[in-house]
Amino acid sequence: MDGKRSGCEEPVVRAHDQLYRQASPHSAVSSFSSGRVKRERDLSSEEVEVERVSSRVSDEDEDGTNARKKLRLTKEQSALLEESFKQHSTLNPKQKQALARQLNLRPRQVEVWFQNRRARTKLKQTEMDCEILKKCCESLTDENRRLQKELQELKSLKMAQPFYMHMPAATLTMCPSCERIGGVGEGASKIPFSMTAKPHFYNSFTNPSAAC
DNA sequence: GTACATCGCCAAATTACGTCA
DNA sequence: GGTGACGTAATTTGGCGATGT
Repeated sequence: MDGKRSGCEEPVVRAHDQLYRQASPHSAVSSFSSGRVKRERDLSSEEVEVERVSSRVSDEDEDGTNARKKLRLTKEQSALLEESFKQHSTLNPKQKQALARQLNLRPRQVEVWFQNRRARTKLKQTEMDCEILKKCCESLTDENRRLQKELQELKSLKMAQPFYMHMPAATLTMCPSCERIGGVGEGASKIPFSMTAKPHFYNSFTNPSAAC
């Protein structure tokens, strides 16, 4: 906690005096920023009425204390909100009003639900993207390891068989299946693997298994 | 045309409550 | 029953475009 606000200290607002809730001691500075004031001012009389009649959102405890209570949406409410979210992830004022009336919630609650829902969706997407990137990274690491090994083999081959030095590099190629150098030996008597056709590059993102 | 104020909405960060293991 | 982790409702803050003056 940062001391800005605490559930015990901040009086829970009631529908009709929400207009002035920002005057709470812990948000006095920000409370008069244009954003917050206008936020409350924009409640139409109809909205305020909806808030008044909402049975699920009583801000006052049975014993009369003003502790902030957190609403738990019912399954039906959540389902309807989810359904609505599938159709459109943002709401225009009319949709918000209608949904709020239908769910017996305050329009503000519907709005908040959609905001949080969008945030959750984004978070989930980010996590998925992260996973994909991780896999790509692993794939590239493997590919890099393989290429390093291949390079090492080529180097040692070069040392062992100076004959290679007399061949233009472009005439050397690698068998895609066995990963061995072509261009010499019995199978390559006339036409070595055609390196000139095209370089041997594979995209490990789109086809990781294609890397020979 | 432009500078300014206000509004309305949103994203991001954070807080805090309810639930469950 | 107490506790920590987790999910999520609610709040705060700040940015931005639209609109009116």
